[in-house]
Amino acid sequence: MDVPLPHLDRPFDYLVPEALDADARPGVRVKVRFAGQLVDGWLLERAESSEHPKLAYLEKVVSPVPVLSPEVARLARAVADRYAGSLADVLRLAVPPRHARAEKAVTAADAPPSADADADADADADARVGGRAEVDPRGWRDYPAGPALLRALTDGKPARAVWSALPGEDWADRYADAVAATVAGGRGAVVVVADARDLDRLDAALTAVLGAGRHVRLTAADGPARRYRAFLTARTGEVDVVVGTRAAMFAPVRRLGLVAIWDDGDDLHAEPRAPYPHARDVLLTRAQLGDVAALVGGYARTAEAQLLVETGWAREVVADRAVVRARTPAMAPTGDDPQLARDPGAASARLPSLAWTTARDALRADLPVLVQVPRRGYVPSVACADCRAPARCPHCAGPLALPSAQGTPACRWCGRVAAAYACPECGGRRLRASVTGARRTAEELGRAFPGVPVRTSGREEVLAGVPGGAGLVIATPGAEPVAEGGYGAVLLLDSWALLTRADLRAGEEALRRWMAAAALARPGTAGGRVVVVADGALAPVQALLRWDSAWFAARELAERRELGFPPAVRMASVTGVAEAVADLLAGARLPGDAEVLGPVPAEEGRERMLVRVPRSRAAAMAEALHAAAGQRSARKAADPVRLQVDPLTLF
DNA sequence: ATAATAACGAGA
DNA sequence: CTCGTTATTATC
Repeated sequence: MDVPLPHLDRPFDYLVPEALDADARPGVRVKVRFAGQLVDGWLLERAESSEHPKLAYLEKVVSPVPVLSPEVARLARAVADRYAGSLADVLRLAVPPRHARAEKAVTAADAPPSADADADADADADARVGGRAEVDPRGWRDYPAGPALLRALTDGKPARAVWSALPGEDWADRYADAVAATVAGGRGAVVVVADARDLDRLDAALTAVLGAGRHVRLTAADGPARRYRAFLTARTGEVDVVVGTRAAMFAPVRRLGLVAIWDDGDDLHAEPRAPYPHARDVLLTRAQLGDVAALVGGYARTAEAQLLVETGWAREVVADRAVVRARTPAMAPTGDDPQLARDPGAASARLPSLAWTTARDALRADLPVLVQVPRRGYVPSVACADCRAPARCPHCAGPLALPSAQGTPACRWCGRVAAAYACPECGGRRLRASVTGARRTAEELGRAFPGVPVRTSGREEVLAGVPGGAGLVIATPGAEPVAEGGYGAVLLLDSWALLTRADLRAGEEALRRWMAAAALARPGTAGGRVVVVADGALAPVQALLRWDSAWFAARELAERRELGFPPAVRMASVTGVAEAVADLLAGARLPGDAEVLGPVPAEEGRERMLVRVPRSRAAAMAEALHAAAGQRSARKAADPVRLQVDPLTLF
């Protein structure tokens, strides 16, 4: 039933009229009369009989195409359960809106979809056992576990890997290899990347490896018609490799053998519509449900990926230290002027001298220079004025913030006022607010090197690549173009703004962005250098210098265990007007060991409460919250409440 | 939204 | 106790 009300989140039985019998197959969209009105729905399954005494008839089959595959239906239910959401909400994300013209074009070209398409697929898979061509592992040879991973993919084994890419790695080529290995074993694949630029790169790599027409790209950015067309191409089994942005995470693929995600730390992987599923979790759920291999890769490793490794759910695929050292550009923090490094507002007119000389040398050697400048619009926070450690609530470890310039700091989670704050790191008692990041640095840089061409790549215009000669490239994180032959120098500026964001993931995010930029530099042996304008003693900086994000992720995960943050625990946020939030929580039969934190103010008159449980209680918490939301919607409670499980930002 | 159903209270 | 009215709840 395509209604978002949580208390109606269950199947309903209908009679199938004779005239619709042929079209009424599982997976088709239907219209039914429900509570007096016509509503959209999904035909989940056909049955001989029903418990229900008086059934109504199916009103209409919207289209005979069974767009919802059994595998995706099962997945959608699991995702709804995990995120305390409704099946209808997930299906809205999983199946793109119907586009009649696109449907006509695809089904006219094809044979009409057979009722047993999904059964056929299984038969096919059996027929292919034996006679598998081995795929050349190419660049995967740089990772000791790489060739075995590809072999497992070809053999149809549900291998699960967390991959840490080497600097300079052509990740798109490696993903294409993994897909090719899967295809060689007669299985299909779904690969999700964060944005259009990554997708273009992967698309090209796949075309090179598989040839044209073996895969399809699925992304909302291509428009409703192309998106639906691509979806149908996959659903009919015409192709069995789908690559795309998070819109593709639910793509129906016949004989699915591999799910993969690149750069799972990018926040674009988090779906902004209810129930707010994360592409990594959807894909991993899919792997879990279907005996499907999973590949989670990036230059940097997330705490979530680290958890997969530490629990033994996945194996890590990493290069030996010697290979890492040989591939890594020469890296240095600039400690030569700590005042400049710490205070970008004051430093915007000049560069720390090491950064300047490094850029100059690269330009003299006729090599391009990349300068990474953070985007504006971070959340201001409070840190110790002496040692710059972010200030956390002594009670619940939430972030402290200053309500006004002269006010007393208060916790943004539990609301407690931290009147006598003392820094746990250095004992300092003074606090300072973070300063704004300086975008002007970019423009002023151009003036520092007259006569050198300057290109910018950012939100407005993202460059895919730049030529190899001397030139300055100013880019915001995520928009760094690839340079032909690699950059001679990469400067990572304004790290202070990145590291002091009021965010649980500040350190992880800073490292992720630095590594993505540093990965574009030439190896140190070929003259590549990276300068990070930050204190070399900080953990994320250390991790960058050693190119060891596994170490940092392990540390990060340990810290989150200690503080009780995801992914070490599961959290849910409940947001709405105060009475509504209280009402929902009062009605929720939460597990006994659930902690309820808050309330803290949220946007415009609403407040937010957090519920925290051990991971073993995650399902019970989601169920309880969903049921409580159901009770509220059943009695038509007026004020809406937003439920989010493991929200990306906790404050 | 709307219809069934349970709950309630007044009048016989 | 019944009938009529009003909250409650399920909606195939």
